[in-house]
Amino acid sequence: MTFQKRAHKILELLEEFGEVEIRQLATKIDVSEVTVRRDLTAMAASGLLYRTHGGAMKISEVIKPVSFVNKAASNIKAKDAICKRAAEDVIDGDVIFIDCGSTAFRLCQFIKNKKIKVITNSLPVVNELLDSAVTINLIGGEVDVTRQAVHGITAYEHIAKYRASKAFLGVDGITVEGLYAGSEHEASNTLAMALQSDCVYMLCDASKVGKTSYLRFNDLSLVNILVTNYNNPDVTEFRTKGISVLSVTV
Amino acid sequence: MTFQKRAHKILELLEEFGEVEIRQLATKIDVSEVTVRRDLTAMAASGLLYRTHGGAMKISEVIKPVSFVNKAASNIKAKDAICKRAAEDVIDGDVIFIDCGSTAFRLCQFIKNKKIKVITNSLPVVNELLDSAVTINLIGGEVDVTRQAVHGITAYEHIAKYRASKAFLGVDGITVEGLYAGSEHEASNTLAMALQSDCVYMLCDASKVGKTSYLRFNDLSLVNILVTNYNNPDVTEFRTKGISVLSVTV
DNA sequence: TTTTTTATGATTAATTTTGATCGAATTAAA
DNA sequence: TTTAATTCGATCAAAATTAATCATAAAAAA
Repeated sequence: MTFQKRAHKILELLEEFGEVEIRQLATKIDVSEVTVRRDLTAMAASGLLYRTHGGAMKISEVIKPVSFVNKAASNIKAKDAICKRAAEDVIDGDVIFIDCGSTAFRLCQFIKNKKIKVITNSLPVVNELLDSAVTINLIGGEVDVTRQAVHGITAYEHIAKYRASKAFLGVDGITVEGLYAGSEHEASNTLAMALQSDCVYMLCDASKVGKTSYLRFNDLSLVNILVTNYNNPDVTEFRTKGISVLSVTV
Repeated sequence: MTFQKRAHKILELLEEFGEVEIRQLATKIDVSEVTVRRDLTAMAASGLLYRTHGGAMKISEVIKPVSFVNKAASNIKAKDAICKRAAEDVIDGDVIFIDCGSTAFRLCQFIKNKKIKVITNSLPVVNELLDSAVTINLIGGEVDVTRQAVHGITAYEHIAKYRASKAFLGVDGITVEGLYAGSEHEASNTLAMALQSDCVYMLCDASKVGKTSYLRFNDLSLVNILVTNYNNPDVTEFRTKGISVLSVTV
């Protein structure tokens, strides 16, 4: 029995059962377990199967970590912690802006039962708050399909008509030098909301703090309160710039 | 039972129940709780699930896919026939208003692949057209939760800023005497859209024609074209009033 | 034929996996 | 708030699996 014949047999069994054990294979093919192990190692190297402890699996049966991983998902805990803390400051009667973006979105779950007005340009936020106690004001304008949010001049003018007590915003990067966005549109919305709010909360998980991005759209003075899980000595730099920093632990 | 198999099983259970407890998993997979805990930790690190105290939760997608639903229950066949006929008049380059309401909603499926701009205050319409060829302009303002649409003064002003070649509207009732709506808000939106359009299409299934309702908000002159499955001799009355009537059969 | 290479099997040490235990941390309850 | 009950993370030990080493047998090359 040559290697090629064994490989063929193994692939057949794999196709049939989805997985195989070394013990079984050794008996079935009538070779030693050592040989089977060697075969599997070679086949795995060629990408014909996925090697597991004690056997092998069909490639398609395996959870491919890379394709499954939602990069942002790993930060969900941080984002939730940040938003939970931020939500504590929201009181009945507030009128608040909620930015689009994955961080600010997670604020929704914590404010669902408050008697407040929410002004937002984010469709997911609207969807999430539809069956809640809050009153929703949706900012109008052109819909950015990829971002699932409304942008553009009309949106900007719409925002300018309202006044809120608090704004919960996100950015792509924040340093002591200023605020960074990934696009003009994002920046324009975030800026407009900030300008129309008494108190600006910036929600940034650790991956955003100290990072720069495509466009520096404003200096740090726009921000009143930074909520973050970034627990590094240099948050004091933000404090010296007059920003209140709310540190949360994940 | 290898880690891969357990992971597979855990993800399945997670998909089904949304959350799982370590105790349950240990029993179900027949391994110790320690092992389950280790599995969950590993999977959480890869972003496959959201670790909680005592178990795990399904990771909610970063941005929950927007899913506004339109419970267009009655007369779907008639409404589809009407909208199919109306959609024939929509050509590339058009800018069109689409009203909220179950009838106008069904126009979406027929215009998805046209290169047009759609201005609407209906959340289900936006949702339906998100992954299509059309450019969407969402009218801003206060969100009417029950109607899943945007209403109010801001919405009215927003509409007034745009000009469209065609408007596809619905009403609660239409007679030779005029147009009837179920509420002030509906009427205000429908009227605003009509005033900003070169050609006004009224989409009415047979149950609406010849019926009156709560509020008569305008006379018939607002309408250019009536699309309906109402096949009754007295549609001629509409024609004598200067309305083109497009009759469809179901 | 002889030598060299390759494939296989046996043996053993290293690694991985699993389960148990215990103090620390977290959550729930009083 | 304090207290009690879980749950967690770390460490350790046992079992299983693997990788490495070596010896033998078969195949290929000289």
